[in-house]
Amino acid sequence: MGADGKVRVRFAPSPTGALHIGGAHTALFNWLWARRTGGSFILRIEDTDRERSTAEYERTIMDGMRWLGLDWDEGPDKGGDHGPYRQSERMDGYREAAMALVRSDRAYMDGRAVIFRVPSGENILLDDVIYGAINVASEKSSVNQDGSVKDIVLIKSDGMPTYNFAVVVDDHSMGVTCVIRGEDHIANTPKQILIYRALGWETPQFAHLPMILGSDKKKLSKRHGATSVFEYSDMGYLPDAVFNFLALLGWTPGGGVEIFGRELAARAFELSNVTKKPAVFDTDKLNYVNQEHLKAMSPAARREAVEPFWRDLGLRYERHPREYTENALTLMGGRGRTTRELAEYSDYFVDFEPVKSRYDASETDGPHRGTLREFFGALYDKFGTSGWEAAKLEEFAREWCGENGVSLKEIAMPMRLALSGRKVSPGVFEMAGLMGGEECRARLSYYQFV
RNA sequence: GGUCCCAUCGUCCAGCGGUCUAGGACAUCGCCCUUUCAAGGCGGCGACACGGGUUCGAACCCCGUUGGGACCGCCA
Repeated sequence: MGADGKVRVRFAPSPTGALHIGGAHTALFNWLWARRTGGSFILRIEDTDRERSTAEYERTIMDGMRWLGLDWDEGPDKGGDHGPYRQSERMDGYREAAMALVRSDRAYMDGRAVIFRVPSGENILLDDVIYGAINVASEKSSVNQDGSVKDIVLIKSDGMPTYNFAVVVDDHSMGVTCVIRGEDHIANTPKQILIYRALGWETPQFAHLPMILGSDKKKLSKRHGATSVFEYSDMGYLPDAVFNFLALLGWTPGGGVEIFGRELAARAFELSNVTKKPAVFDTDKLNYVNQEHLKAMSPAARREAVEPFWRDLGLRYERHPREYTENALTLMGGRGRTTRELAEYSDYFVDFEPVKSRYDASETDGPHRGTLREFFGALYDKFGTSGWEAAKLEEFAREWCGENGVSLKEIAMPMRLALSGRKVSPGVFEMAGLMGGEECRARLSYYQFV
């Protein structure tokens, strides 16, 4: 606990790449714990690698976090009582701590570098919130490939602190109470604990999160496709769905609940309930979660999510009243698992052009077209072009088919194709009702059905 | 090679010594619904890695084996 007893956690990415799935997962669990406990979530930028760190990546990471709805309480952009929040701006602290260690002979100078003496014969206990007790002999905490003890570099020759040193100094001075990070850091922790001890500082709690693996069970990387969370956005995944799916990797709110939002997660989250087993990133499940969120959205929110994809497809959705496109998407029901799919599958509601390029009505040449013309003729005789209602259209179609010995399917499928250019769509009378008699006539006459 | 971690259906989780002939979700297969496809409903297939202990009793505790993984940079 911090000075005031409040939990303080942090997400500390290095701005050497975009926010990827693994980082997002770590950030998410930190966020959950902070929100659950009413504590603070700190964003700290670990830019001590001057070669690879860029301001652009720093922005991208923050944008990624915002996209996921992970807001932070302290950070480089908004300040806080423990700033600055970029390691490159905290050099004095590292220098000071390093010199203290040199004075107490726990470290020594090597040129411009400062090196920590790794002690022997000490037991290091890492009492991890998730993994439990892990014991490591101090002389095994930092070794060369041949197993010999290797002293730990604190300050590099370029004057910058190393990761293992900077984390300790910052987590301590920022009052971090619990370090939540990926399991790949377990091996670093004993070294850090040694540094805490030498500095006479109390260690924070540690909670290591299971890794996220690709379908080949290897640590997730660019090889597995998407590297940035924005690629998921581009593919048509909703931020709420990615949040939900990521939260499910290593945790459940319990009670069999799998589809949930940030509020519920923040209320139910329990750090000690997080799984130890690495989790495979399963796209099928992500698709399902996304579909569920898509179904649960309000018509207006769904429309807004789909519009950019319609725009990408060159479809001029602005021509229609919002109510029309919203109703169209409502008719789409559970069709489409990503926003992108939903936009593609519903293109014909927006424009007739894609229909023309997909369907040529050649299979209705011959006697069947005569039947269709008779039906649509009767339909327009009865309804004209206004006041089209799905239920009435369907009732008429069923009656007409019964009287003329034609199966409904023989009418419905060509009609579906003429209106949508697809064999798959919502109910054809619902579509016709929404599009209206005028638009339907244009499409039907194009195929000479009317 | 060394250190450390992990081990329940293909995948994600539940199970935290008896209520487990192991539960849910995704995926998959079948049926129902039906103007198509989704959605929805119903059902099938499908796992405690193996071997020793401890215990009246083990998926749950201990040990070993096997199999995965992470780490061993003046990267973070």
